[in-house]
Amino acid sequence: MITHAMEDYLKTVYLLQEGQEKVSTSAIAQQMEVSAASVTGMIRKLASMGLLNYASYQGVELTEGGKKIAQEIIRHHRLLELYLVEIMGFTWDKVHDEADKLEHVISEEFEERMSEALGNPTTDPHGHAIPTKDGVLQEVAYATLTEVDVGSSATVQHVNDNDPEMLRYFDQLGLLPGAVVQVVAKEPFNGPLRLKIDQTEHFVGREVADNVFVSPQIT
Amino acid sequence: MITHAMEDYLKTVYLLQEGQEKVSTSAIAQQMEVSAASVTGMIRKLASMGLLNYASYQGVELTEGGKKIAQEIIRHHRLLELYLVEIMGFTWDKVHDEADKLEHVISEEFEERMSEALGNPTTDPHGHAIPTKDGVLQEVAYATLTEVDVGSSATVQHVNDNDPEMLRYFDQLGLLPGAVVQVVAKEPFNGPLRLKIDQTEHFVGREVADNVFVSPQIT
DNA sequence: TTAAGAATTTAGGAATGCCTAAATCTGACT
DNA sequence: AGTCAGATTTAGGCATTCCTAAATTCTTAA
Repeated sequence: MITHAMEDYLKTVYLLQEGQEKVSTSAIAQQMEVSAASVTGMIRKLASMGLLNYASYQGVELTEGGKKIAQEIIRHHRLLELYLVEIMGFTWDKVHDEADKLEHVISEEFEERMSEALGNPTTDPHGHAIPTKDGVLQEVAYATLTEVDVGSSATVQHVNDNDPEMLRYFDQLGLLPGAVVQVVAKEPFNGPLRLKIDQTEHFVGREVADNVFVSPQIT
Repeated sequence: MITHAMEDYLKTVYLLQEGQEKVSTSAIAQQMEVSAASVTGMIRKLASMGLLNYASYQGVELTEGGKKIAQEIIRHHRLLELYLVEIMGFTWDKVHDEADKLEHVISEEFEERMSEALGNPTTDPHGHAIPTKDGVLQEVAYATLTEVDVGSSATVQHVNDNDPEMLRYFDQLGLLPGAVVQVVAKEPFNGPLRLKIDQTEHFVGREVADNVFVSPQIT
């Protein structure tokens, strides 16, 4: 039987695994705000269920079965976020926490009806791809805004959705998926970035810029 | 901290308490499909939290605090049922189970947005009153269809929503909240009732009729 | 190459919420 | 009052999921 906690672990491993091969115990612990010891315990259980491969001290990798469950949960999460914004009128800073609770609880039918109501969408309000019902999710590893060269422009692809306050700030700046940003300057010593968004200039700290993922703007 | 299990107990006690003063351990156990021993354990915890009054062997009664929580959960449940039917297009036989899971998980904001989207409704798809946000729920104790005198007509007020199959049968018969039914005859030895619903006659077993609650039709 | 320091695992424990089996209480009938 | 059935509670256990503290393993840099 798969519990909510197990689903959360699988989801976290899946999202951390993007790009990398193996995921460490401590990375999971940090992400989930749980002790490393708890992670070890849960990982051994998931491994014994065949949902991930695991060798002591060498990190973790989802099996096909584990991936499938993780994708299902992520699909729930992202459809929920979009549904809450588009159909129920939530502001986008509030939907992450609500979706985190609901994602474990909704039925397949609920999932399908949401998807239909939204016209089978492919991205959530923060720009993340929504996995298809059975299919795979190929998330591209975009650069962060911090990594963009001074003088270049870039298109926002997605933003991290964990911090409601930061999301409200993004909204205020117009730093939304699809927006075009020019990096005018980067102040030294991890100083702020000078950005031009929609004709207006803003000074934005690195911590914020690290949470914005972009693709190079074709000029 | 109030857990989902506690919420379920409070809800059950509240619904069983209707009409009666005290609710017995075994009634709760039967309703929740849990052992009586488990009920005792949980009840003692809830009593120690001040959510219900309880004296050994003498049954249970919700305090004001306990009632408030129960009403909140019931409001969630019934709003969810209606939302699932009216806005998401679920059939009414499927909404009970879905609502049972979601009711513990949705936020206040979710509750409010559902209520608004539905125009602040007062009854759910099965005819049960929806408690108001802070206010009280005064559920009337209606008679069952079995108790209606032969020859009389009655209006369906609500139906029990626990059994999806029975709900599909109600639907097929047209035995929906608001429908007018005439009891043409009752066969002896707990035999079927002969009903006239919307011009058509049907023979319906007692078990079914016991789950339909009606008010006398004013002729 | 070895020893500090970081990462990880093991050990032991707590809370929740369920169970079965055994003990106890209540109420009704003689 | 005594007894018996049924209801209820107590006792002892199990699974889940988390924790802290201690032990172990790995990595890296002198």
